[in-house]
Amino acid sequence: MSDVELRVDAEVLRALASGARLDILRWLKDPAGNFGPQAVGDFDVEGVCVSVIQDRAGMSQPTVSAHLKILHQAGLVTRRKIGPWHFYKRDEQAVRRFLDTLSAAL
Amino acid sequence: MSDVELRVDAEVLRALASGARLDILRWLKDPAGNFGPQAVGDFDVEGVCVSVIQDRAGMSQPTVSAHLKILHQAGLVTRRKIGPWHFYKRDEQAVRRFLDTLSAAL
DNA sequence: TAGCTAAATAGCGATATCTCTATCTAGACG
DNA sequence: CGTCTAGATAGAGATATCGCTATTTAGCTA
Repeated sequence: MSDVELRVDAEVLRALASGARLDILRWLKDPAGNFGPQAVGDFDVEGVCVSVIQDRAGMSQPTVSAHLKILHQAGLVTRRKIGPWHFYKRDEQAVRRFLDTLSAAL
Repeated sequence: MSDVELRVDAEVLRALASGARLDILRWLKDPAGNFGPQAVGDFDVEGVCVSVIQDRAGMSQPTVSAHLKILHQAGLVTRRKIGPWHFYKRDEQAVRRFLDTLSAAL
């Protein structure tokens, strides 16, 4: 385990050190089961748009947007812009990779 | 994965969301390889005492003590008091348990 | 173009975290 | 008992984080 990888992990760990972001990341694992219906876009194709996540989280739009930005910067979710909507989706491969490197590093 | 377990994990994640604590926890994986000689106590039996960790970390004694407290409260290290020395040791079982529940929860 | 909607950014106050110095507590020992 | 050492605790200053409201940006549509 190199120090470089560890530093990457440290950023991801900081991203996960928040109940709100932990919740969002878990909800994104099963969008259909965790979010209300989405007028535009398919949960499993495009992802979940911000306002839908906001409704579930019960936080202001800017706060949700900030959490999503942190999750995105940590590489845990992908972002896809379609028209005026921004769809966020778990990056399952990245999550798995993080868990694997953490298991090796810790 | 219950919410209770997730909350426990959240505390551990906060404990790990610090480069200094991540370093200390890694160093404790191989005390002989990462720390200078210890006058009193066996690394693999009693653990590593605070002043030895302090020398490696290059931080003040109270700061190191605070980090160790957080790691201990998160359940990642055990503490053993012998005379005037406090020995800290990785709780390998707890670390593994955390990684397993995180893998299941995330 | 004007107006509407979705989401990001700016900026702010409250709280938490990180590190330090100073002090306190506890044990060892003359 | 006084003194030394090991480490915890208290308290302060600097920075980071969290949540908010207000505003800006970008896309859509009449």
